[in-house]
Amino acid sequence: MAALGIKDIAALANVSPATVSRVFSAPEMVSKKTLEKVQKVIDESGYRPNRIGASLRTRKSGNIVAIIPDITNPVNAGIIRAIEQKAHTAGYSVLLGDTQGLHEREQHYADLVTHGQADGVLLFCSSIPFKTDPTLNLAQQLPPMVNGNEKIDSDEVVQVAVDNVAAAKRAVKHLIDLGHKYIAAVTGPDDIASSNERLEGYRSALEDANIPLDSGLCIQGEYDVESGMKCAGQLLLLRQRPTAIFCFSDDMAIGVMKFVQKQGFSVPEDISVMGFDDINYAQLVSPALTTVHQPLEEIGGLCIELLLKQLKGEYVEPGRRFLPFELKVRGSTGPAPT
Amino acid sequence: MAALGIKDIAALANVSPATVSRVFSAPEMVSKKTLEKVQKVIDESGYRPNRIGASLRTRKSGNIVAIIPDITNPVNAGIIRAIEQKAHTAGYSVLLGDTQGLHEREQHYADLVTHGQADGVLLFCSSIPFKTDPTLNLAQQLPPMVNGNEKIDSDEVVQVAVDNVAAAKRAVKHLIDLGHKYIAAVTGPDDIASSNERLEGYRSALEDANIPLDSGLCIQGEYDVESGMKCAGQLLLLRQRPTAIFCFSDDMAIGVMKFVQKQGFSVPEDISVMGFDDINYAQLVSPALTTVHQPLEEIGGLCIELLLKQLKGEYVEPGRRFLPFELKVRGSTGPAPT
DNA sequence: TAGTTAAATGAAAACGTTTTACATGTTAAT
DNA sequence: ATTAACATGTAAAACGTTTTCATTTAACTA
Repeated sequence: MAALGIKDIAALANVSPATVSRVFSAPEMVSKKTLEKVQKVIDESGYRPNRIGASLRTRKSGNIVAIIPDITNPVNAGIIRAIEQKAHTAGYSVLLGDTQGLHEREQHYADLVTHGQADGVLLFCSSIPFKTDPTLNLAQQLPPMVNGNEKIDSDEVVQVAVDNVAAAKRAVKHLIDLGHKYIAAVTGPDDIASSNERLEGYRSALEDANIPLDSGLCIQGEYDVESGMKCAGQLLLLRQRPTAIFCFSDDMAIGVMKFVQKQGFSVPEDISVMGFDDINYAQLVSPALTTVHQPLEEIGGLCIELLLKQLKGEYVEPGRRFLPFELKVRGSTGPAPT
Repeated sequence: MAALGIKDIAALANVSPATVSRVFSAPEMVSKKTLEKVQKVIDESGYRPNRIGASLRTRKSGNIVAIIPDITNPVNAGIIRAIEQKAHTAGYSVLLGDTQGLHEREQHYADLVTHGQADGVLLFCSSIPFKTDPTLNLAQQLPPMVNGNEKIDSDEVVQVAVDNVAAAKRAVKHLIDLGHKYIAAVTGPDDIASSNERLEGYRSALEDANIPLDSGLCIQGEYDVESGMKCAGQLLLLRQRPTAIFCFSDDMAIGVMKFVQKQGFSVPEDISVMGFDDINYAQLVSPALTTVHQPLEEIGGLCIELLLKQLKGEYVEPGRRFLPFELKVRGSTGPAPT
């Protein structure tokens, strides 16, 4: 069953390939009569137009590639789902580029667009995986692209995220308001921009409250549950133990909560724990996790929207766009022990 | 900066396009001298071969499409990650088809292969989204495909999953061994094969123990946390309340646990709760969830392996392949109250 | 050296569409 | 009846590769 092509259909229907093509892409410019005739042949033959052929001609693949560190992370999964839905209704398919944090992989997936396999990039990491000529205008060297959830150090790329410094600041303020003075931070890897921004917010909140910054209270984690546990272990060893721990991800927060509870402390009576992200499971652990809500659906949605706009050829103002976060106060934070 | 093609490179290097092509795909059959010459031109010009052009000629897109109900479900996310990794090292990119359980979407994504945009399908749902002629041999009408984690009613398709009936049976036996007699089941949607298989395992375990089947104890959920809560609500209303609840997903189990706890029951003293899947968070709720472990990595890995084999043209024996499950006994199950 | 074989290269067709430029047929206006 | 204008349709080029087959070049053999 050698798949038949547009020419075969044309022959069967006694029209030219051009007409068949128009039946799909511009039916209004073919007469009703021939339209029906061709349609009938198409239906009867089960003809499936080959999109590769079309892509070659139109120079559009109909794909976009989403580059994310780890699909297993609920934050990313939520964003990806939103993207996928909207891309689908816009007629695009999404290629999943799970990098596991490897730059080499970022490169690889970015290459999909330079190789014509994708028309645009959704980038959820903090560096531009394209070789660019620094003497030239950056924006002109980039394909349609939007950076989500992270920060790229350039005001020429369009970016959407939550205001991490404001959000972290708000979170820490919550702890300060509860009377905490020894507030630890469990950060993410230091090559991740969002983590550094959250750290800045943490510092800023302490500064506003005239609480001296104690670098011993800042521990670097890996954003996952295990590293949360590990960091909690380190924090509990401190001579002056923190009364509150602000974690830069819910997973880490859940990890520290588990660990401190296992050590016999109670949350929040002895130690308050705060997360960041508001993944589904944040409400389901005990006690429910106080955290900063990120609007995943909106983030993903805006990213893809802005990308689609670019793909349509519309101009999209570069720069950052902030989406609103929300402090979710639940059971894992409480007044500082006296 | 009109992207330059293989002909331009050929011209620049004073060779034919064929030679340039060979530099990439069969460097061993071009002499060292010309190889270097061409390579130099390629490097200097920053030439990126257009994969669409190549695809058209070779009739291979280099993509595979993974059709899943919901990427937000940790089970699916885990599987997809495994797939993505192996696909990547094999030179394939994966198109993500998140269907939200909609058949129409399954169709759409399956169409990607009939349209040449993907070379094979990984199908994580329980019906074949291709129109097939029932009078003809099924296997010959299907593209390279493997069905994962579900069950399709045909012995002509290659399938990989956990033995759901055995697994569910094992789970219920655990509860029976603890002395439970009133064991409820919170199932998934009844058009999902895996759920029906688990139900069968549940029945079989009861039968073996001579416990009469009480259909009032079987409630249909939606696999997610909310539906778990809802079902728990119904179960607690029963005149003869169950002492154990077996949920067909961890999410639902977490939901019922939350709910029964909120109603003042304690788990497992009053009611034992059992899940299925063993997602990460199963260990992190309180009490930790007893559940059936599914080897996500292995499932995804085997799926993609079998698909790659087919794509290489090798024959793959159709039929089901079972991967081992494992009962994880944790804190949410205990002896039946006396 | 001439003859033979093997290795390296090139010319051109093919993959399946879209689209431009043009041709034909039809209608409306004079 | 003649022409202009328009509606439909067509032929053919183009998109960027790969690959078959023929040809040239290089490398041996006798």
